[in-house]
Amino acid sequence: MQARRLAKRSSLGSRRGSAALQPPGPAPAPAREGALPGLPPPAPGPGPGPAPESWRPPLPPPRSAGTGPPRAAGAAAAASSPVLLLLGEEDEEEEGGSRRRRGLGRVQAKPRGGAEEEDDDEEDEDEEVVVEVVDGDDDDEDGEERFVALGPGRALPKGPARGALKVGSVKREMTFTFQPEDLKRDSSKKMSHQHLFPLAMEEDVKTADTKKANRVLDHEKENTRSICLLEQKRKVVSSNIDVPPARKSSEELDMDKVTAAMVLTSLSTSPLVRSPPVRQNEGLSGSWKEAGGVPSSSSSSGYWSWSAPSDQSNPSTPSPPLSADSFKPFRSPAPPDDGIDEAEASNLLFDEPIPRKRKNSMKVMFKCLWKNCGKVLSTAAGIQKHIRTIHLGRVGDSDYSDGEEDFYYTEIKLNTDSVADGLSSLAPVSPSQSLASPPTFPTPDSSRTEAPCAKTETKLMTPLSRSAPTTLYLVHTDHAYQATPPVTIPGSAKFTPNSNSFSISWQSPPVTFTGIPVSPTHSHPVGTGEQRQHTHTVLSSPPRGTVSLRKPRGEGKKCRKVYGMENRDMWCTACRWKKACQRFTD
DNA sequence: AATGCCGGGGT
DNA sequence: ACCCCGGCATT
Repeated sequence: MQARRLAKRSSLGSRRGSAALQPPGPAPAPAREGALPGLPPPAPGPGPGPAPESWRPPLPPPRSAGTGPPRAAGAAAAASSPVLLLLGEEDEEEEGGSRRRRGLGRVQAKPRGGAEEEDDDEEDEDEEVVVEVVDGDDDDEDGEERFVALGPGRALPKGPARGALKVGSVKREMTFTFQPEDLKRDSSKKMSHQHLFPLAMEEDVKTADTKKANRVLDHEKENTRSICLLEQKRKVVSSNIDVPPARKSSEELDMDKVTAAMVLTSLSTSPLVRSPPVRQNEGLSGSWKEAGGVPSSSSSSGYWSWSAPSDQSNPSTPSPPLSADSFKPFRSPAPPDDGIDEAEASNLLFDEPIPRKRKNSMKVMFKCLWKNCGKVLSTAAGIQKHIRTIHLGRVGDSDYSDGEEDFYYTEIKLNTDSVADGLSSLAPVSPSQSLASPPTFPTPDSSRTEAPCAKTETKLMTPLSRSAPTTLYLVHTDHAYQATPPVTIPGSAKFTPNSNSFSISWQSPPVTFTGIPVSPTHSHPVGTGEQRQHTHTVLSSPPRGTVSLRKPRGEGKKCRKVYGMENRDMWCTACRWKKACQRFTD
């Protein structure tokens, strides 16, 4: 084919000048290289290493692409919850991740074969990674330090605090610094509540909601404060591997494993990989803030504090009064259990980039609000499962969920600057990055009730999810016009003002005719705004004549410019075909 | 005029 | 699906 084209072209010699000299024979490739002494060799073929390597380590952008919230309360969790456990390695992140994800679908399925990975073993021991969050102000330092100490070697290189959650399998009591008085206080508080709940329940189902609301309000301040403290001081006072075997159904076990796996996956995958999508998120960071506040909603009552494990397993405790009906409206968008799982799964599958949100240094955890149960899990699914099985006593039909669980847990955000900081030092910060960072402390409005929160999120979600980078890289590679190997663009770096865009720069824009608001990313300062607006338009009114929406001619260099007519061979296919350039998109 | 790209046509 | 090109819009 090459030959053919060449031949053809050579026949046009007059027009193309030198080309005519090329014998229509084979081996155009070598010839082409020779032709471009000045230009960087367009690494032919799907380049050996470069592809994977180039985009991976490059930008562990610290920044926060706060996509987090975008995902509904539930799903966001999985993706964002950075948290715990870290895998020793990231190698198989891709594969392992997908595997696990798949696993998610069939939670019931038997836990994977014995020696799959290292973390399996660990999970066996600490199936449930629990973090007890205590509302203590003064002890943070101490607590934190210990915390770190816990995760021997396995702790995240940076972000010791949060990362270290992976604490060994050891079961830990809250040996932290907080004073005994605190404990007493807490426990007494708890006791009172304990009595309070049943009573309330008996009172009247109808007033139940109101009651709950009130309670929520009552503790909101307190809770908010706590959260703030948590965020600002990064206070995870203690971690606790809580493994009361008795109360664990095998299902739950599996679930937790899966959950953990998911978290791990997202954790290990997120930071390094594919920066392009991240940036996209950043572009949306504006909305992030809004959404960001959401998850930390704290309808919780201040039942932080540790709890006697034995308590948790007591299904007999009446659930806080709430008729399923009352809140169903809120969660309309998501079908109960499966829905959430799906969401999570899809989140991982398609919104891969999102996990990177954690870079914004906020970690989302899910805290069980059940009285006396301060359980904190890293994923919504996990917490739901927990609530469902432990508190709602729905062991048998664990798959079924009327969404009630949603009301019994809340999201809390933990600040993970430490991680971010570490990362930030690694990569130069671009303006867009800095933009993303502010949302980091949306503290003030961080307290909301779940319901509104859910609504908000759905609203936000839709557009976001639509614009989600989802298929980005896929598109990139799949695109019909994109014939040239990714590597080609060493040149692109040359063209980008910002050195930190590396070869990636051209990659992200896969831009996609789909009308995705891509690439604030690029360093190509030009045109981006323009383009984005354009795309937005598309979003707002997808069904359109399409005619007038001609792509606003890219500003960047195109193959033609870069390589010149003489080297048309080096053009991207699209360019050759007079289509929108796929290589130097802007 | 040069470019970038869409729409459409040929194979 | 791949390839090419007329022709329009933009620079």
